[in-house]
Amino acid sequence: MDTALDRAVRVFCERGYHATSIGDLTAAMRLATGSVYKAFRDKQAVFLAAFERYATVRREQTRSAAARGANGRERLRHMLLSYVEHSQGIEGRRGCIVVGGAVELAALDPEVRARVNAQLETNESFIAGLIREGQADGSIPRHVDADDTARLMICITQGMRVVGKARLPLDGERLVGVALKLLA
Amino acid sequence: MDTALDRAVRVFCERGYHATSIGDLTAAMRLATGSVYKAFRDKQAVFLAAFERYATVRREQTRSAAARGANGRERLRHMLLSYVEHSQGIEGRRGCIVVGGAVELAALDPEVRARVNAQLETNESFIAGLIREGQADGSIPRHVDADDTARLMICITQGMRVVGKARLPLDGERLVGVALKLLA
DNA sequence: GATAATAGGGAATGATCGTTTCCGAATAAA
DNA sequence: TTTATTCGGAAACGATCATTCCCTATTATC
Repeated sequence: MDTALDRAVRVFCERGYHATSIGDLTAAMRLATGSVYKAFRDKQAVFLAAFERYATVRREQTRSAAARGANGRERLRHMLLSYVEHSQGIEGRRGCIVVGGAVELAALDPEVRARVNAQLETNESFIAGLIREGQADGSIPRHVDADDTARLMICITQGMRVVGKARLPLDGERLVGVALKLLA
Repeated sequence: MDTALDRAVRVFCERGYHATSIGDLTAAMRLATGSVYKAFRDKQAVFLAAFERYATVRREQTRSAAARGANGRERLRHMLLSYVEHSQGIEGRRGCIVVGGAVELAALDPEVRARVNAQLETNESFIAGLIREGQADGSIPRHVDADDTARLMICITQGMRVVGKARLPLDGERLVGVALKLLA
């Protein structure tokens, strides 16, 4: 059931993997323990399913945000604004399962680290693609190094999730206004 | 004993709070359980002490790195290079107790969130100070918004810790070369 | 020399954990 | 109508958890 998994996503985002018990999961998913273990092999399998669900949803949201721009630069700007929006306020405090996975599990669980890396690299490729698109349509200068800039922007996006989780305020227009200097 | 606490720092950085048991701590600190509870009220108190110890050491390292620069811009450049260095390779994989605290505990423990925020704001003030110093000595243009840029740079530094933990390679010269565009 | 205080250590304790097992109800098939 | 299968649920299980309690050795004081 997708709604049960969506609820699992939320609990893992908020509490992280280790601080979420099977009891927390069953309460959130509105299933009993036996049912969870019929649907998933173990707790790690629930986490991986939640991770993939979250990654899919966020990828859709990121692409939708980018689609609002008329050229490469604008598409990247909308994408970054969307990231800030997801990093602050109530949703920002809920956290990001990718960042949580990286910080909590990457050192302890190769499977999770592989998923985290795949997700980061997918995002990075998308950003680099937008930069190249901007260079093709003239909205971004050709001397901008797409790959290095994309790598730095990945750091910015993950960092915004950390800072947002700590509840420091993030002003989208101001932050993205500064960030776009990277495209000069 | 500072060396025991240093070892506690390392275990908390690598495994995080929840995945580190008292047994892991006693093994790392080379103390017995009773000794740990004689020195600290509870597990959270050990974490907070380790957090402050880590923050103190990192603040020193950051200031030392910045001191290598001859002007504001160069000082900031050295500071960022130092951050990249700490974010990649073996130390990068070990992780950062501040990022771990933000991601794992900020939602669950107001005390930890307060310490995380204090640390982030201290770093941010330091960066803003370097930017203002650069504006005073002419190495950074006056139109650069020190506060907004500092806030974005905090996101970059925390993000680098996340990306480094996930073991994506971070090239200091290339990343910082791009990042310094923020000072244009 | 005896007693008290201090320091360090490790087992015991009660609670919680993740996972397995078993139960009862509902549905499907013979 | 009977039997088998499926589904959802909750208790049981063994392990691990954080914390407390008790023991022993060493040092300090009288």
